[in-house]
Parts: sequence; structure tokens; C-alpha cells
Amino acid sequence: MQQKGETTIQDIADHAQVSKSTVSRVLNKSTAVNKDKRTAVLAAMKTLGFEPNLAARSLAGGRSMTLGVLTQNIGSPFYDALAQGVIHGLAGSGYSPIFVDGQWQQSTEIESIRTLIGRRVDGLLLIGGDVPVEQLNQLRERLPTIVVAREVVGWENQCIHVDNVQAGYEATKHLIDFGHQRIALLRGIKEHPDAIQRFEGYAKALTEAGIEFDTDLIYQGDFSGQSGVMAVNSLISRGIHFTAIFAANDMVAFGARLALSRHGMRVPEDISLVGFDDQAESAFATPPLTTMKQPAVEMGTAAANALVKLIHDEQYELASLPVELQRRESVARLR
Amino acid sequence: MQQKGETTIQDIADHAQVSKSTVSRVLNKSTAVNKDKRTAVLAAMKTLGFEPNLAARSLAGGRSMTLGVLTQNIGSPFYDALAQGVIHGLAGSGYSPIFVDGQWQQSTEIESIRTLIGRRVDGLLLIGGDVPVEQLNQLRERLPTIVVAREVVGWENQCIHVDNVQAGYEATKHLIDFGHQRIALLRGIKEHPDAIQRFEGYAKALTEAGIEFDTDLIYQGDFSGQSGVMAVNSLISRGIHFTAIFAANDMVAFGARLALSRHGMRVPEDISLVGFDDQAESAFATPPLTTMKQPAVEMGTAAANALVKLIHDEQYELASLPVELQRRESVARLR
DNA sequence: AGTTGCCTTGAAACCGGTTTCACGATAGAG
DNA sequence: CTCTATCGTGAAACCGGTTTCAAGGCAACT
Repeated sequence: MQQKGETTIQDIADHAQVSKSTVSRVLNKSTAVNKDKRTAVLAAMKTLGFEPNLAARSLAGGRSMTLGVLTQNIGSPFYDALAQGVIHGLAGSGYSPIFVDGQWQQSTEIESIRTLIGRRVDGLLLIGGDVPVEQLNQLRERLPTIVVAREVVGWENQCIHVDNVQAGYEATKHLIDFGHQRIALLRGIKEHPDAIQRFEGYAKALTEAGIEFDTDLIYQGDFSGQSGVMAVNSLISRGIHFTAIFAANDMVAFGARLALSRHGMRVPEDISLVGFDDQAESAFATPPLTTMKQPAVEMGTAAANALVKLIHDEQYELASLPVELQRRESVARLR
Repeated sequence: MQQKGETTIQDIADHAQVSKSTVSRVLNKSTAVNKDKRTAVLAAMKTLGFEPNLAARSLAGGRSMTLGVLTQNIGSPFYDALAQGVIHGLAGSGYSPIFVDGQWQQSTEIESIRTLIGRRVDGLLLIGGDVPVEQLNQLRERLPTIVVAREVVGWENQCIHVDNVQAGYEATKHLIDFGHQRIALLRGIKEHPDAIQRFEGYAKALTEAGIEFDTDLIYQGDFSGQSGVMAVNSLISRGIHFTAIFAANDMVAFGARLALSRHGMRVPEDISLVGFDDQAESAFATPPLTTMKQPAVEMGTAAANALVKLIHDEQYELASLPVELQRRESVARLR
């Protein structure tokens, strides 16, 4: 934090008795500079407290050192963790993220992306989202783009996501292994790809175990706690028999767990419960929640790193990130 | 999303048969422009798909339309909610926020603020943080600055925060009103101003009720769930008698609640529990957690609005935001 | 000693806007 | 019917950097 009237490259040049060009060169290490001059420039920058004007730099150099990040539902644990990972992954890279919120609405998302483009971001990081693939393809031609937490066909190398059908399969399998057959699925938002894929995994596990699939056990809701309580209430009031629940995410599981206890049903003695995400609170729920742990922070970090590499035209590998069953105490063997 | 090779103001000018200046004028509505030309320009912008280059704009106009937001602990519900509020409050204002993470470390914070300055942000929004007051005062002279979730003396009009001693007082009072006298305080990080002030409120309520203050009941921890379980374990292993707990935040309360149940103590029948923040999960805890609700989103929104006004030199009022007791089911009358 | 070629360096063009300034036209006032 | 404000407009300067280009200096090579 320095004086007012920002110091410019010209001031440095005057002070160090060199030209603007030279100052720029030491700033960017672009060309060799005589050692004496270099130190003089460095010294001048120190005394005058110089901080390069990014706008000018961006205008002249065509790089803004800014990355656009489109998030969804800021305030939801999973997406926040992702964002946290992005920030973490960008630290020290010289790039700063600028966040816009898409709110899971196509029109908002597209509008938001437009403003990012107006800001001449050097790359785009899309977290989830509903933007149609054709638009994405167009986008990709203009700007380095990475998509995270969403599967896009044809984007295999610019797309970081977990295998949600496998995750859904494993969660269900875990319950089956513990003797459960009547497993309610609290499904999440109808059109949401994650919900659809986890449902597939659920169905697959059931089929594989030779368990009859029963639509009565499927509850179409959203990803909120309230949805969890409504699901359980609905199940019970309809007199559906079930011994376990696989919830769309941890928040839904919390809601379900509460509704269960309101009905005098214990977890896990009467009903087993599996969540999804492993948000921080889940380890401290009563009982601690068994859940599918999504490596959200790691995904964010990986995405950020990949984007930077992509911008620099460097090679990179997209490590496949596993979602792992986090066994705690909300699942019990069926007696 | 448009063609490649970005359209510039000059392209528009050529297409509409006017000068750059005129285009700029209709863009900014700065000077009256002949209606015919204005519509011609607008039409040209439409056909060519024009998105002004923000870097150029910033360089020329001295405004970057970007606001620097310094957050702490991205990933913690309270700060995330604040950030969410900021984004919400900025929507449609033309300003975009750019976030940097201070991680509650002075050096990181100062470094982060430097990069924000380098980006020539038009204003600064500091969420919490440890930056010394003298530095803040220096900062304020260079840049419109608003501080939120932190009280800074002498900044009464640029500072949005809740009354933590009052909040601590009310929480404690609530417990006292329900007959509790042995109230454990899970205090949070030692030097954290919020923790200190809530402690003051706690002490005040006790004194006022003529209840003896007992240091055995005070647990110095942090703001994590783990801290909650450690606190309860410590209390119990030391054989301290208590009938209620006032936790530093909801996360700590969850931890405490879990530890309690591990020791066979029920909430609220045996022990009453009050949290702080009212994060989303709290309403769905078992039992639903009584807690002090912080208007985090509103604070963020208010801060964002205030900052925009401050930048425009407009008048604004800083509404005082109350933290309110959210009564749920984790507190019971002492038998 | 004369060339050639590399290295360092400054001058100047350029990036895409905003803003000042001056000028011509139009309109209102005397 | 002039004279003077007012309005609309384009040319040009400017914002603070990066990058191209050409030139000067010096070492190496023939």
C-alpha cells in the first residue's frame, strides 16, 4: 500500500535513467537486460512502490491475467467447496478468478458469460451449469475453457467430473451388502444430470442384486433439507415400507433424518441412511452420517491447474477423482 | 457469444458512419447524440455483437468496474453466506467482484490487497480480517472501502457488523430464563474479536442474573466441529457440572451435541444447547438447533450496496442488522 | 583491419477505449 | 437580419503498459 497518484512505468524509467521499454523488459523478463540497469530498475521499483496497472497490461499485451469462473448456487456446500478449491489452485499462478453466479438458469448463465468475455478473461472455468453443448463448443473456440462437475461429450480433456453412476451404484451396493432391499431413493431435481446418473447407479445395483425395482420408493424432490423431510413424510403417509434411504445429498439426508426421528424411527437401528457429498457437518451429525465423499476441493484445484496449463498450451493430465464411501454410523445391518 | 477477433468501437463507428467519439458517447450516455445516429450506432452494435473491452475502458476512464473483496475462510458457512450476499448485492450494478482469500493471516491479507490494488479495483470490501487499523486508514484514503463483519473504531459509516456482545448476552439470557445457571461457554478462538465480545455478553448476562462466574465452564477452542467434541469431553472428564452450553457457532454446537450423545446425555432433556450463526443445517439437526441467527446474506448485500454508493459519492444509510434468537428445540426448561 | 553477427537498448507504434477541444450548424435573442 | 449561446460532432491527445523495429556497441571471425 503506497502513495496516491499511482507510480507508472515511466516514473521508474526516469528514476532509473532508462527507457520505458527496458523497465517493461525487466518486468517481464522477456529479453536480457544489462545487470546494472536491471538492478537500478528493481531498486527504483522498490523505492517508488510500483504496482503495474493491469488494465494497461491487459490492453497492450492481450492478457488480462483474469479467469472467469461461473458458479452455481453460491452458498451450497458442494459448490462452495469447489470454488474454494479453485481459489486455492490459482494461488501463486498470477491469475485471479472473477466469479459470476449462474443460478442454474440458462439465461443467467449466458448473460454472465457475456460479461466475463467483456472483461477479456484469459480463460473460462464453468462449474456445472446448463449451457447447451453447441454454445460450449463455440465458446471453446474463442477461449480456453474447462468444465468441472459436469460431463460434456466430446470434452474429455477439458472436463473434470466424477462418475456419478458408479457412485450411486456403490452407495446402493453398500446398503444392499448390509441386507437392505427396500431402499428409498431421494432423487434430487428431476432434470439434474447428477440426479439422473445416480439414479442409474441405484437401479443397476438393484438389478444386479436381483432386487425388484419399486417406483414407490423413488421420491422426486430437490437438494434441500426440506425436501428430505417431505420425502420421508410422503413415504410414511403413503404407508410405503422401507428400511434404508439413499439421499440426494447430505442436506437432504439431514432433513430425512429429522423427519424420521419425528416419526419415532431411529437411525440406524430402524432405518439406515446414506448421504452424498460429505460436507463438513456430516461427520458431526447424530449419528455421524455415512455418505459418498465427493472430492470437491480437489476437483476445484485440479480444474484451476488444468485451466492455467491449457492457457499456456502446456500438457496436463486430468486425474480421475474418485468418490469414496465414507463409512460412519448411519448404516446398520438389517436384522 | 460472438465471432472471433473482437469487435471494437472503431468497427461500430465505421459501420454506423460516425466517429469513435460518437459511439463512445452513446455507449456512456455522456452527451446528447442525434437520434438518428444513436439508433444507427445501436443497430451496428447489435449486428456486430459488440462487447466493450473493459481493460481499455478502465485504462482510459480510470474506472475498472471491479470491486475487490477480501474474504476469510472460503468454505465456512458464515463467510460464504456473506460472499453470497455481496454477489447478490452487486448484481445489476455493473460492478463485478473479484475475490481474494486472506485466510485470517495478516501477511496474506496485505499481499492480497496489494494485488487488488494492482488490478485497480474501484473499491474494496473487506470481510473480517486482521489488517491493523492504521493500514486500513491509509487504505481508506486511496480507495472507497467498506468493512463488514468487523468493528473498526472511527469507521462508523463504513463498517457493517452486528452487536456481538448484545448477541452473547441474549443467548445467555435465554438459557438463564429457562432456569440454567451452570452454562458452559465454548468460546472460539482466543483473539477473535467476535469470540471476545460474545464472551463479554455472556459475562454480563451472568452478572446481571447474580450468577457466579466460573472459569471452569469456559472452554477455549476454535470454530470447528472437532472443537465442540473436545470441549464436551474435557468438561465431562474434568467432572464439571453443567446443564447448558452456549457454543461459539453452529458447527461447534454440532460437535458438542455429538459428544454429548456419545456420553449418553440427551439434548435438550439433559443439556440445553445454543449455537451461533443459524447455518442452513441447523434447522435440520436433531433436535433442530436453537441458535443466534446472523443476517449474513443481508450484511453482504448491504455492504455491497453501500460500497457502490460510496464510490458514486451518494448518500447511504447503514441499516443496523440485528442478530436474533432463533428458537428451536435444543433448549429446555431446567427441571 | 574490415566484416559479420549477436546483444542491448531506445523510439515509436499500438491496444481500445474516454475526454478535451475546437469548429460548424442551428436556434434564440436583440 | 446580425450576434451570440447552445448543441452535436469529429480530430486528436491520452491512459500505461507491450512489442516491433532499427540502430549502436562490441566481440569474434576471416
